[in-house]
Amino acid sequence: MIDLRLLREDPDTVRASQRARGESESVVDDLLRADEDRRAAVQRFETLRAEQKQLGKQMPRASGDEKTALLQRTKELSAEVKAAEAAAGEAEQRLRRAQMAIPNVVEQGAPAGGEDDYVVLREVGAKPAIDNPRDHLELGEALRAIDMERGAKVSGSRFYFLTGVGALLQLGLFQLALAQAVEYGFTPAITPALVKPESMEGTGFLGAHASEVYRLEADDLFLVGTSEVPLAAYHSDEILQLDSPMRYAGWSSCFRREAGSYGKDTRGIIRVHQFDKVEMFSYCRPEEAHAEHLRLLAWEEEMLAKVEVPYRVIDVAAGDLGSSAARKYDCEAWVPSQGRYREVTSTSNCTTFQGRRLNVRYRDENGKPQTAATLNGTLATTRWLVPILENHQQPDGSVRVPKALQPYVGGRDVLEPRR
RNA sequence: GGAGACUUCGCCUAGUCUGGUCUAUGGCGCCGCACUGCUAAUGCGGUUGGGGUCUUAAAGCCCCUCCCGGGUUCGAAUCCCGGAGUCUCCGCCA
Repeated sequence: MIDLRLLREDPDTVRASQRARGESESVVDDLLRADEDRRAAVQRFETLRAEQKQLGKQMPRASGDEKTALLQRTKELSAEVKAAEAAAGEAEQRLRRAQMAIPNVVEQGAPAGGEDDYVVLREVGAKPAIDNPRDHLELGEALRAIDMERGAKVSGSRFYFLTGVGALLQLGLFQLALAQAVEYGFTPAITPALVKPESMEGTGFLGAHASEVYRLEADDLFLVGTSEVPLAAYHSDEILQLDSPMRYAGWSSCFRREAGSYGKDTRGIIRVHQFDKVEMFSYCRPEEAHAEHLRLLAWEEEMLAKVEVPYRVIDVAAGDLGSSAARKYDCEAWVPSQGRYREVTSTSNCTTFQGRRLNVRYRDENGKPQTAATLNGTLATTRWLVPILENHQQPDGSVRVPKALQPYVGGRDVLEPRR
């Protein structure tokens, strides 16, 4: 939900943002009109209401003819007030709908254009020279770490079991992530995976992404696609003390329907219906958000360095941002079997967009409540096992374990295939 | 799953039976001022949030806000209906 004050004072900024995203500018004018309509309707109602209250006050003291006249006028007013109130309510709803239709205003400096118009900010680490690399599934099956076949037998396509060193590696990765987060002052959190519609709505996932989300109809609950959802809703309708950013590291399973991705990444655990993730989430003052965003990115890169995989950082183009984000940086790890980089982290600055929907506020220097900014970023996911296995593979099918993960696989520095 | 109790402006709380003077009481906390060698104590004042209007800004004025949504009424914190949440008890179950 964008800021109506910004819209009124500087509609051209919002129009420019829509252009950068490749989306309609006319919705901006729709919103401006809805805003004016609502204010007019509210004023009509308030004027009538004020008269009604005024006359109501005279009622107990009136008597005789005076009272009869008063009663007659207030009876008329009563109906008028009711109608005006209903009209104002409808105008309010139209405004809300128009406001929901506009995605967040893109941050200055974000590249314009669509999915392929990202800008590579840097490449870090040397790609390993591997002849005929095995892919993560071949390696994972040999290690008895990943079992897709039984995943499909039990739950269907895009499901899997992590077993043995696969399970240990994932748990180790997450503990490493959580330990790093705690070191930097994050509050670790294990979050609900099922949330109410308003939590889903507030984070902006029921708009364009609605078909991606699992819904439990019988209970009117949604399975979250990321712990960003419960963490953003965690402080909804609250006024926070935000002298410095409030940071949470959420650990949860994540569920995605992957509708419309038939045939894409069907092999292995790159694109699955259920995976686990440690997610950083930050509440801060809007003026602090840009700097916080860069800090989240730095923490993601620190984690990638710990697992010793080469990666690049891209500045995602405006058209590929998603409705809540004003700016987004992805880290993409090198995947030798594919000869390309694949997304392993994503950090978004949502500015006050989610905060406004979820009513998360803080008090400024004057003690006035203001809308808080929110940001999120990935610290580790199941998908990370892909570049970890592939980049550290050796010609015999064994896999070296990055030093930071060795304590979690019984101190081993190499994982050997089982026969 | 069944029964009951409760939900008031940060926290606690009065008010609901008997509708208007509720522009919501008091305490705690917090902020300011006074007193005080300092602290404490005391006294005085302030302190829900949202929206609109006016304004460079502030102040002012108006409307909404007593869990949420309907209804009754000239008028609802208060009466009626529906819903949500919390707690207690019973039943069932990991």
